[in-house]
Amino acid sequence: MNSREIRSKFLTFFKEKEHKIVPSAPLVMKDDPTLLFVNAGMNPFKEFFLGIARAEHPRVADTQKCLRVSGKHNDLEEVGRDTYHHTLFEMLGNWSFGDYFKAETIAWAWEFLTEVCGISKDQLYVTVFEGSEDEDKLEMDQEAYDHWKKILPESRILMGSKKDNFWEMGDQGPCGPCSEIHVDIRPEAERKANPGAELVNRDHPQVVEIWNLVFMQYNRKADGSLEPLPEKHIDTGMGFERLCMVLQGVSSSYDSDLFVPIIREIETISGVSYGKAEDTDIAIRVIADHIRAVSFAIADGQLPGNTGAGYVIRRILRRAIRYGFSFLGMHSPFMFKLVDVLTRIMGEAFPELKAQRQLIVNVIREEENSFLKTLEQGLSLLDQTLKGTQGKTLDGEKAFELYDTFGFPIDLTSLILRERGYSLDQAGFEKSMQAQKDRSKAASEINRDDWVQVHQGEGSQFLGYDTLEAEARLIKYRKVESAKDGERYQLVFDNTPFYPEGGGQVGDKGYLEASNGNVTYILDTVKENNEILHITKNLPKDTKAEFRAVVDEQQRKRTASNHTATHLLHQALRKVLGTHVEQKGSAVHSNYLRFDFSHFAKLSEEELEEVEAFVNARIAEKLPLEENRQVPVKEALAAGAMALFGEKYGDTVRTVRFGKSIELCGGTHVANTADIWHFKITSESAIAAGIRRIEAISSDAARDFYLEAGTTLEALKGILKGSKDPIKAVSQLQEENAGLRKELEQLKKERAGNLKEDLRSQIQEQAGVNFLLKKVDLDAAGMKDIAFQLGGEVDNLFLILAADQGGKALLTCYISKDLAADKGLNAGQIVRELGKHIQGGGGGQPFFATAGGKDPGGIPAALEAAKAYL
RNA sequence: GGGGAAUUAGCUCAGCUGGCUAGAGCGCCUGAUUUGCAUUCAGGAGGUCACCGGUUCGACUCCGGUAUUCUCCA
Repeated sequence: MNSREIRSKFLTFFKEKEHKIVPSAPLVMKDDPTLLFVNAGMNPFKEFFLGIARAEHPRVADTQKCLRVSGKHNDLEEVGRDTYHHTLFEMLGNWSFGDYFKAETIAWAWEFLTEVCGISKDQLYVTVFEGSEDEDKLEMDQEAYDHWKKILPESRILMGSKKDNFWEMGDQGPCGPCSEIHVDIRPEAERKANPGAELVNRDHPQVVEIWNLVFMQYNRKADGSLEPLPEKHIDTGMGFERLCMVLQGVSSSYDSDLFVPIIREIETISGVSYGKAEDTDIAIRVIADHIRAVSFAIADGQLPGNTGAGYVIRRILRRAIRYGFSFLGMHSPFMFKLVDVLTRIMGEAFPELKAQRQLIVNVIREEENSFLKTLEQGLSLLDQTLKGTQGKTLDGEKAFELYDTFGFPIDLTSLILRERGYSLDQAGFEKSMQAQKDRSKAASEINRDDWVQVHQGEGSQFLGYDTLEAEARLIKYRKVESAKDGERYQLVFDNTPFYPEGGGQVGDKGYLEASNGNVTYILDTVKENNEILHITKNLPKDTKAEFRAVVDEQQRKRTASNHTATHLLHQALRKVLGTHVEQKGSAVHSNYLRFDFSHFAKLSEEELEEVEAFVNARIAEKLPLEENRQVPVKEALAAGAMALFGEKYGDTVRTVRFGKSIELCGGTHVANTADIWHFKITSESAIAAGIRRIEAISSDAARDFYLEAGTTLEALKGILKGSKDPIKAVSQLQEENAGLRKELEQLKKERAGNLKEDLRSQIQEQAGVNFLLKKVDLDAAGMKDIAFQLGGEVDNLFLILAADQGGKALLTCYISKDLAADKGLNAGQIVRELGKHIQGGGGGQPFFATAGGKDPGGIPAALEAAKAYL
């Protein structure tokens, strides 16, 4: 069975059991600050399990793309070393939100594996939670055990510990026991000799867990205690890559049809065959795995970058390049060539790959180029460092510096060292690394106190589309502490007009007014798990009071204006440049907006003007806001709304329309485009291959921009004596200035030449020394110039020049090098001595030195004293 | 968010602990040579040493700030 069939059989199977089949949510979690990427099938449904939202359909099944780069079982550095770990994987899952429970889940899982997939029953083992003796005092999961007992012999039902068989999402929230299904795919002879039961959960590469069935039945409270959930849920996850491995009769997921075509392509490109040597095999697996992760991330809008999620993607890509570089001899970009074969394998199940193919290729190629450049630079730095190294061990700190500052991978460093007969001070490196980690940790440490419940009730009804003021009661609050901000409070209200940061738009600021008149300022508003958190510096004195929550109107107005302008900009770009333009990110602040989009070239002056004019024309049309807050995604798309990545199943969405611009958007907007007043692009730049960025301003900021420009122009005209064409006037001035400057330079040269001749004629000779002690009218640079010129023309020269420049005394001493050496003279020393007469000091080299002082009156004395050196 | 680093000629970079009147290679211009294929030689133009401020007799060099870029950690 090929992978495509397996995936579709799973979905069809659950469709027949009345499940709603939904598409995979995007890899990048837009609304969850606690997660960079979806790392488990249940992430997109978290709010249903937490009870914050209600699922539209109680039974759902899907395949969810997941990305794991860290965690107890999956360290990025380990992927590829073995034959079964992956960064990106698909999780097949079926879900029940308060609907069916253990009986159906167990029966269906068994039916699917044995009957649909045809896995032999005696290769399967299951585990059941054994209970716990700790403070939770949990009983064994007898219910699950009984269901399993009906379908397989008790000898194949194993007891699992709390660590393996009790699943928790975090410190708090829904949790429960789980049952895992393991499959033993060792050859029959081995299976007979050594029963698989003993190998379950022992990290054996061929006795593996393929399906985890989680029975959510408890809620872990803040104090650590457990209470039964009113509604029980099912959360299952089956590793798709492992399932393919099992059903295709191979012993590694890398040998399944999900990976083989990619590996073949790598062989073709590199000329290295898979299966020949351990080193190259690891490299090939790393590359095959990582190209998937990187491509999917880019398809979902996550570009490589140097912070957060973008940095994770960059690291994954660079790790693959590194392996290619070191073990397959790939010294020029190659990863981007794999995107085509990946799209062929998975493009059907994940159409975003097909849609974004060109962008993925461009971005990866560009990243490869820039990293190869970093490597080249690092190689020469390493060479240099080694030249300065005594002995045969490279200092750990130096290696860390190469890594930390110049991005040169440590494993490459140690590889090269080994080749050249050096060794690496690993301990020193680790120490520096730890210090760096500690620094970062200390800077970003956040302490969150427990939530304090104030009033009962549902939280976070958002009223901000309609009003900027509302009566609000505090539901709960907590204290958070960070090194950066110090103490802050997070407040959740029953109602709020405050818009939480999201969709690129910044959170609202404003204040709370208690009934007794006390005011508390709200510094920012954010969203977490669909709850709206208001951030304050202080807690209101009376938390139980009735509050009036008031949003800062001016800030909100400006932000709304920028947000609407962003939509119009998006529309304008598609109109002017073409429909390949897609939003890749946006930031809507109160004083400016930023919009990133896919486009292959720099925008010309004309295009920018056209875009600006288009937006301003929509503003002039006075288009009213037409919003619809409850539209099913499908309908919205059918109406032509621009779908961005980040939407997931189950949402009814809000559409925002101004004339022909329709977008899915949760942000706040102006009531009419006329409120924007004016739109002005301030910059256009590249941020990655195939991605451009436009920054712009609108409303008050645009007005200020023009006011300031006007003021500057008026001032300029004033200076230019009311010239009608200041541009011409200034360029004329510039030309004139350049001409004058040249002329002046010429004159200076002449004068210096004359002065030089004059001085030269005054040089006296005494005992073979040509000397001159003279006060001149030159600045320090001029004296230096003359001194060097004379020095070049006159042998055995001893020259001291003095000058009085604006009340400061300057001395310059030049002694021909031969003379200085013969007579043991030192200009630096002389000048220091003479400096005393002008109340100053100085120094320099033996043949040339300068001094400066406060007393020009001492110049004659200094010159007199200089005679002593002759 | 926190650290480290870089910014010098059109390009790639050197310039050690402050003082050698800012250099190299490539490219460009001029001339000669050659015109058997990345020729050779001679000469030349081109730099507010990112920007602002400070220390100093003197700053490309030291200190502080700003901007941009790179990089690591979270």
